[in-house]
Parts: sequence; C-alpha cells; structure tokens
Amino acid sequence: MRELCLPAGLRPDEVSELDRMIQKKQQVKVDQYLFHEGDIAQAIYAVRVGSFKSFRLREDGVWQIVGIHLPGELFGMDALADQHHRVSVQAMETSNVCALPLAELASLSIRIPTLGRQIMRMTSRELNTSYENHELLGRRSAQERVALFLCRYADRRRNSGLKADSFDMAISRQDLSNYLGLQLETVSRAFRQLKDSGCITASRSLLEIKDINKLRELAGFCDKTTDYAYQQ
Amino acid sequence: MRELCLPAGLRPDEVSELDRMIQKKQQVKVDQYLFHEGDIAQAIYAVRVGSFKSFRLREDGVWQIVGIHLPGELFGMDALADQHHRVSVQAMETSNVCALPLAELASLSIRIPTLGRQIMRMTSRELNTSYENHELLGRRSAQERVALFLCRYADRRRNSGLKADSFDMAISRQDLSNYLGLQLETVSRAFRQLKDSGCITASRSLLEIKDINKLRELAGFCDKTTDYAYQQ
DNA sequence: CGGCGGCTTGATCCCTTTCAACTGTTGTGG
DNA sequence: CCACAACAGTTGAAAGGGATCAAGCCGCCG
Repeated sequence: MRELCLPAGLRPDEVSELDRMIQKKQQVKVDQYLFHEGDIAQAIYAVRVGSFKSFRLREDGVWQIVGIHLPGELFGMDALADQHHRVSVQAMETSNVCALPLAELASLSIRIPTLGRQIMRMTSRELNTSYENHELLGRRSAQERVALFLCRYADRRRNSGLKADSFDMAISRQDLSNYLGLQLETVSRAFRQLKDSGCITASRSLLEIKDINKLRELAGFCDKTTDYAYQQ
Repeated sequence: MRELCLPAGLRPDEVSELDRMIQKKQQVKVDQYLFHEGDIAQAIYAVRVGSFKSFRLREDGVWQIVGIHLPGELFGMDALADQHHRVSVQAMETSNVCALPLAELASLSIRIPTLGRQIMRMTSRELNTSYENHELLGRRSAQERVALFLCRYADRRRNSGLKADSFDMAISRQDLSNYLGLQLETVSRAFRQLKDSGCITASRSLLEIKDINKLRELAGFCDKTTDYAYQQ
C-alpha cells in the first residue's frame, strides 16, 4: 500500500491505520472480474500491479469499455453514487489490487479527514480522464485516436513510475478498438501508419515509442496533461 | 438551495448551516463563463435554474463539450484533483447557480460529514454520466446518438422535476453536434429522420417527444438508467 | 506438427463529412 | 412597419474515411 498514491499526504500513523484496514491485497488473473455492473458495492480498489478495464454491457451483448486503470489509480468509485456499480471491471493481465472496504472506509474517513479528501481527489482525476476520453472520441480520425491514446497511456505509465518509452501493452487490439470506438481492422491500419511514419515500433504486444514528438503531432497536438501536474 | 438535491440526507440544522455558507445565488446570462480551464478553483456549483456546458479547448481553437449540467446537478468537481479546473463552463441560457466556496467547504464538511459524502455522491454520478457519454460515442450511428441523447436528456429533466415530454432545449445544434461528435448537418438530418418516423416533433428549440418507446428503440435500446434509480 | 486465436492486409460498400445553396427566424434601423 | 442583415438551421450533391466482408499471416500451445 505504501507505494500507492492514496496515502500521500497522510501522517505516518494514519498510513499504518489505513494499512491495517486494507482487507486484502488480492492477486487476480486475466479476465477475472472484480465486480459486475449492478452489484452492490463492497469496496473501492487501488491498482498495485497490472491493469484493469471498466465496461458497460448492453442487453444485446454489445459492450463498451469506458475506463482503463493502471498502477497507482483507483477504481470502483462509480458505485459511490448509490452503492450500485454501474460498470463491470475485469483484469486485463495478472494483477494485484488493494480492496478498501466501504464499511470501514466510512468510519475511518471521519477519523482521517485527509483520507476522504484523497479519495475525492482520485475520483476527480478519474472524472477528468473520462472527460479526456470524450474529447478523444469526439470528431477525431482513427490515426489521431490511436496516437493520442498511446501518448496518454505512456504519460500515465510515467506517472505511475513505469517505463513509458518501451513497454508491453496488456490491452488486446479487440479491447483497444472497442475503447476507441473503432473497428479492430481500423486500429490495425492506424498502427501500420504510425509504424511507417517511424514514431513507433510494435509487435504483438510490445510497444516502443521512437519519436514522442512526432507521435504527439499525429495525435493532433492537444495534450495539456503536463501543464499543471496533478498534486498528490 | 433547499430545493436542490445536495441537502438531501442532511438534518434541518445542517441545511441551515449550509444555507448560511452559500456565498451567493448568482444569476448568469447566456454564454457567461463560470470559470475557465486552468483557473484555480474557487468553488463548486449547484445548478438551480437553466443549464451549463463544460468543455475543453485545444490550442488550435477546436473545442469539445464534455458535459451538460441541468438543475439539481453539481459541476466544477473536475478541479478537486489539484485545485485547477480542467474544463471551462459556460451558461447555455439565463441561469441561476449556487456557489459553494471551497475554503468554507473544507471546514464545514468536517462538521457535517454527510455533506462531504453527498458531494462525493454527486461526483460519482457525474463520473457515471461521463462513462455513459463514452458509451454514447463509441460505435453508434448518428441517429442512435441523437435518439439516445434525447432519451437521457428527458430522463435527466424528469429527475430534476422538469417537464420531460415537451420542453425547450437550450442547446444549439452547434453545441449538440459538438457534444455528440458529429457534424451539424448530420445532426439536422438525424432530427429529420426522427421527425419522419413520428417519435418527435421539433421546431427551432421546442422539442416534443411523441413516442418515447419508439425513440428508445431507435436509440439502439440500451438504457438501464431506471433499473436502480439514484438515491439521494 | 497442426490448429487455433489474435492480428494484418486487401477490396468494396456505405455512412458521415464536406462544400454549397437555400430557408426561415430574429432583430435592428431607417 | 417594412427592409435588410445576420444568424441558425435545413437540404442537396459529391467525396472521403471507416466499416464490413473475406483472406491470409504468424506466433503460441497443445
């Protein structure tokens, strides 16, 4: 827990109190569900290792991925409105999460006001990410979407202290295309263009960013994420 | 303030304490800014009357509307992550808001824990709305987007206690098309199809929903918003 | 090795965009 | 009160980009 951003800003004794509260540091496998849409919420979750996807399912079986969660980020706050989850969450690779049980959270956040504010901050951050996704999907070409996604994905990895110029994307093309509102084949073609223009190399899942500036340019330059960095 | 959903769940004395805190009940005109992207946050806002749009601006002058706020809803929580607003907000018609100054909010929410939780709830709700927007933009035809937008817009009006079957949309076609990630002309044509199929009538800004079921059907049926209503 | 699944590539079609003209409404000033 | 400009929205025709359908490729695992 200590390496997560959640405890940032807490006093040492508060951190250890929080540490005791953490129900379990679960190990989860690929495709394992943390919870389903409609479930009564038990906890919110902090990613330690790996990555997760949030998605909504329609009656006709069509699903839409609406969020991706990397180490250091929180998810499950969708249920804080009415205790019901509005998305399902699945691990995209072998991962590791902390579950923060809601029951204990309520009492604890009275004793540690900073904790509640910290969760509020992380939720606000997730809201902004979702707003950015809206921007990503609104009136952008396929190439721009993919390039912009890669830029932001790399940025978020960097924020989480992970390698950002060469890494293994746990997201399948299937999931990525769904997330970006495109067809699988279209994403594949966009990758080809990016490869041909020399700003990335990509095999099945290993991605290498060769020229971040060119990538940003192809993304339709609009990334202000580093203008005023998130404080924690 | 009393008619807003924010005080719901508070004790009467807490409500009056909150009432005293409310800085001012501002009257705002069309296109008036509440704050700009990048601003240091002063407050979060509760809509009393009218409607607002949140949007992000790119360096090249292209903007993207990422949120719409109706009476009873809160906005400005985008700044709770790091005190900087990540969107700009403008009134879409003559409106009325309560500003909840952040400075006082911090101290007050310690005395009234319910208040903080209520704001958390509203933020979670906004997050879900944004997730729904992602779903709206991902792989949907123009007609589906417009129809689904109208369904949800009507639902949200109903939740706010406003007329939901016949009303005046303050959103211009320009803004609506931007929000939906479509071209102005495309939205116009989608409206025509919806009119021709008999589920709505629409003049410049007056909209009338004649057949909500047919509208839902054309939206590609996927609206689960009433499955488990938001508790307040 | 053989087969499966994930990904790539190609060819065609269709929906949305784009460009352009038009309609109708609002509002202003003579 | 009408003329006119300015603006918002509608409609049409043509072009382009992504979707769709269909093969083919390749890495992986039994």
